Amino acid sequence: MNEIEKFFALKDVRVTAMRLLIYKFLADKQVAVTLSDIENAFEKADRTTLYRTIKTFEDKAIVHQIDDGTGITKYALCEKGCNCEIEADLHLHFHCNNCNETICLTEHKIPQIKVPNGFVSEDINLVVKGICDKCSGL
Amino acid sequence: MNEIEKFFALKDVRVTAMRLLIYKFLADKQVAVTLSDIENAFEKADRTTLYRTIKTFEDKAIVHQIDDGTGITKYALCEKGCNCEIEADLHLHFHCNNCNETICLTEHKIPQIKVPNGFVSEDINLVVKGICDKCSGL
DNA sequence: AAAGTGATGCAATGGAAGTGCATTTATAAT
DNA sequence: ATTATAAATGCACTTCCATTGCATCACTTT
Repeated sequence: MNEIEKFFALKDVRVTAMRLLIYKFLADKQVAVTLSDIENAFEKADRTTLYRTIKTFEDKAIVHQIDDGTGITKYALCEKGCNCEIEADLHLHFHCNNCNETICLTEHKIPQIKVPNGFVSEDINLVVKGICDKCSGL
Repeated sequence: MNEIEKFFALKDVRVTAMRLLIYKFLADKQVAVTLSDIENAFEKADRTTLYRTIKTFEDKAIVHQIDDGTGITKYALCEKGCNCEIEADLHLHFHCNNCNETICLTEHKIPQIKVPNGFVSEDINLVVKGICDKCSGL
């Protein structure tokens, strides 16, 4: 039983070949991916399986969903320091307008946001768009 | 030539009956609306016309697009104090998980966000989700 | 009035999300 | 080990929203 399998057990997720492959795929990527990205990487697998696998991962807090404003949902592994459930721990995401990639800036926490009286804040989504380090050449 | 027509002229947008109606519809609403909302309000009009009208408004900085994470694009009039082009002037949006409405909090500016070296910030999208004042009963 | 440009309507397409059902595979019980 | 049970997978659809091409209509300009 390797590391990933132990992790799955811990997260109460059954180990299957497909799930291991998808997990490894996500782990290799440094950026958030769309369902289509995964689909292209595993041509043999059915889209529904990939879809449901990601949903399972989401339910079990293995990946988190990112809405970067492109209209297409992206996913990324929850890493050390990413505790998705806790609001104070939400990190921000950066979307590059050039290469179209979305990156989790795990170290960058979202600042305290004040909302008007009567409003109750439960969740915050912050996406910064611009040019990423690879594209800016800085 | 009334106020709205003058405004259209200023924005370099031709005045048509449909555009006036859509503008008035948006002005009446205090919340961001989807294309379908507009469609339902104007059953007689074609969806494409509404779609293109909104696109025109967007191009001419009459409305701005909001991505509140519901997966459906919403639109709201750019009001006084909403200068969409200028980053420092970006306001935040509040999405109510109860009534599903999205509101522009025009007075609430987005705080300065620091990004890592090499990253260039061009645009920021900040959506706070929770319960709005009408639903919270506070 | 004629010509030209923009606005509108109709039809159709494409992409992504989501669901129902049958089948296979894995886990648990005997 | 064999059977019973439950979950995972694959296939076929469906739905919803966004978007485009093309023909037509309206308006502006000369």
